[in-house]
Amino acid sequence: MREVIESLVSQALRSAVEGGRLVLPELPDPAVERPRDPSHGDWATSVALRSAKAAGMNPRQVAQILSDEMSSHPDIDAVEIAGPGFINLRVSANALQRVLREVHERGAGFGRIDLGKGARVQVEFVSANPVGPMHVGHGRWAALGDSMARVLEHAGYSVQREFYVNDAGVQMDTFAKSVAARYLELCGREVDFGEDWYRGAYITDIAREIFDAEGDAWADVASADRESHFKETAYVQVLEHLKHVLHGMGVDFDVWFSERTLHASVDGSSEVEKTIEALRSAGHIYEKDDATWFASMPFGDDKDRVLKKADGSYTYFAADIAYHKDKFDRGFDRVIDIWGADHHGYVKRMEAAVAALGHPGKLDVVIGQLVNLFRDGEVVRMSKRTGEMVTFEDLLDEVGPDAARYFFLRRSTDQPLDFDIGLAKQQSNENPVYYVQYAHARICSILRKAAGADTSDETVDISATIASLVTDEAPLDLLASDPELALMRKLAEFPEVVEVAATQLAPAKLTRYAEDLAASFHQFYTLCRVVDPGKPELTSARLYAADATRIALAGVLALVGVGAPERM
RNA sequence: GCGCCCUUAGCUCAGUGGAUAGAGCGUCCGGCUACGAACCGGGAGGCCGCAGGUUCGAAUCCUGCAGGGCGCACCA
Repeated sequence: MREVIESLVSQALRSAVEGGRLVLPELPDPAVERPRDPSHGDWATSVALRSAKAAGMNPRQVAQILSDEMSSHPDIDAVEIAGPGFINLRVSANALQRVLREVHERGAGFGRIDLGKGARVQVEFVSANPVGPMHVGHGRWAALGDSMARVLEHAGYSVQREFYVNDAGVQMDTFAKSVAARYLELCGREVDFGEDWYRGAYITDIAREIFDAEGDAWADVASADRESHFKETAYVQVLEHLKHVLHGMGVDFDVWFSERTLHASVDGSSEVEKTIEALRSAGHIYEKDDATWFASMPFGDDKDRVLKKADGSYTYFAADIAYHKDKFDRGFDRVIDIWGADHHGYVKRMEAAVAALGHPGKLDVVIGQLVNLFRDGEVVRMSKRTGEMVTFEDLLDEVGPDAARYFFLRRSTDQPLDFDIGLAKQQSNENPVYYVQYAHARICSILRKAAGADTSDETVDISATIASLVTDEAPLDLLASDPELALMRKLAEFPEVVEVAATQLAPAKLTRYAEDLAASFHQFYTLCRVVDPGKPELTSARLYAADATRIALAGVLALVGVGAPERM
């Protein structure tokens, strides 16, 4: 619809200029927008205001000329000049009714657009260290990344979800030492527990599993052997656990990428080394103070960065550059990283590295702010030192995946989120996830009612009956009252919401739209009796509209990653 | 000290140059002998942190200031 309006405005501009009624150095952008106030119509353009100065007239005069030039269009009922010089356009009821047909025709594909034109995009998210449970922030980034992937797919991109496993480095060693120490305790040995080791109860749980399975066989071997064995068994356990928890909220990754593969030697050198050599031959590497440096400042970083330390080992950043090189080597047109807010200081150097690798502008780093946990208004205190914390798994168990995912997406990404466990569990009008799901269940109930089914009997399959009731033969021109038009207008917005959410990488737009659509339906329901035995034609048309709303609600909830229940 | 993010109704937040700044919650009033009241309608409630600037027009862009959060390693 936007295209129709834009071309209408553009044509009016062109014909006014060509006819000499408007003198402009160049044709301005049609600048079509949806007015905030519905009484201003469906679409508006401020082009008259923008070009008044260049035309040497006052804005309302320009608007008058343009509206005179606007040819009549079957989808436009009215063209009005308002305020300081806006041109407001009203879409015809007929055009809105056609949206209902489109929804039924496209089904779950309603709102699918071709913004991405099949471009390959990778979304990397969560990437929690495999040395312990995920915290609540990881849960938010999981919801965010997965939903972003879903939206991008709906917008015509080919999307891959990836989890970067930091399975190399000192934290893994610390992890192994911690588990080994707890294991030795279980074997009855005295141990010195390191100051900076992991103290969470889960460490002991993992040690106990090993102890139960293998007894004290590892108690008297060299500590290096013990730790290396424990590192492998324990980290695989944690990784499986992460997969399990994420799967439980509907998040499944296509690729689990191991950091170790970047350090492994292939044909005499590792990916990390090859990456540094690639940067070196491009002139971005120098040696200083026995270390190897990446000249990142020319690419906008605050200072140059060390890749290979004086002791011969590589920095985390070096591996991360090799990782991003690998991503682009795999042929992605675009790479999106979702990082926690505590890593935002890292963005500039990563962007610099990607540019130096020859892929400027192809990396988008989305910074996900943290989550503050509340329970019925009280802050939930957590301490990493004592290992006392509410993990993401705890949260999922308590509030369920639907409420968790929905709440995580209700705030914009760059905004810290206050998550109230009590509220998320509450099945009341304060809980927006139920508001939306209720609208869906309500529609299903209406359809069951219309089918004349015994609504208490859940075993009877009435989908065939419903299908016969919801028919393209329905006289949609009967749908012309305000709540009916408002509902159809809201349905028509769905493809635009997908476009904005995909363009801005902002899945939070989806929950807002879902609530708006649910509200439009509830208003329609309150004012328009759907099933009315005395008015079979009107009933038929309204069932068609209700079912279209059901399809769209299920569609937007699917992008959020939340279920659309038929009963609740 | 430097960098990034944030500051909008009592609370939690939408609003990335347009018209009288919106929503939910809370509060007050009203609506079920009709399809799900987990719903709907209405009222009250705002120097959009402060001060300048840019322009036809600024919550939105620029500069400065104040307040809050997070970062500033040859750590990961």
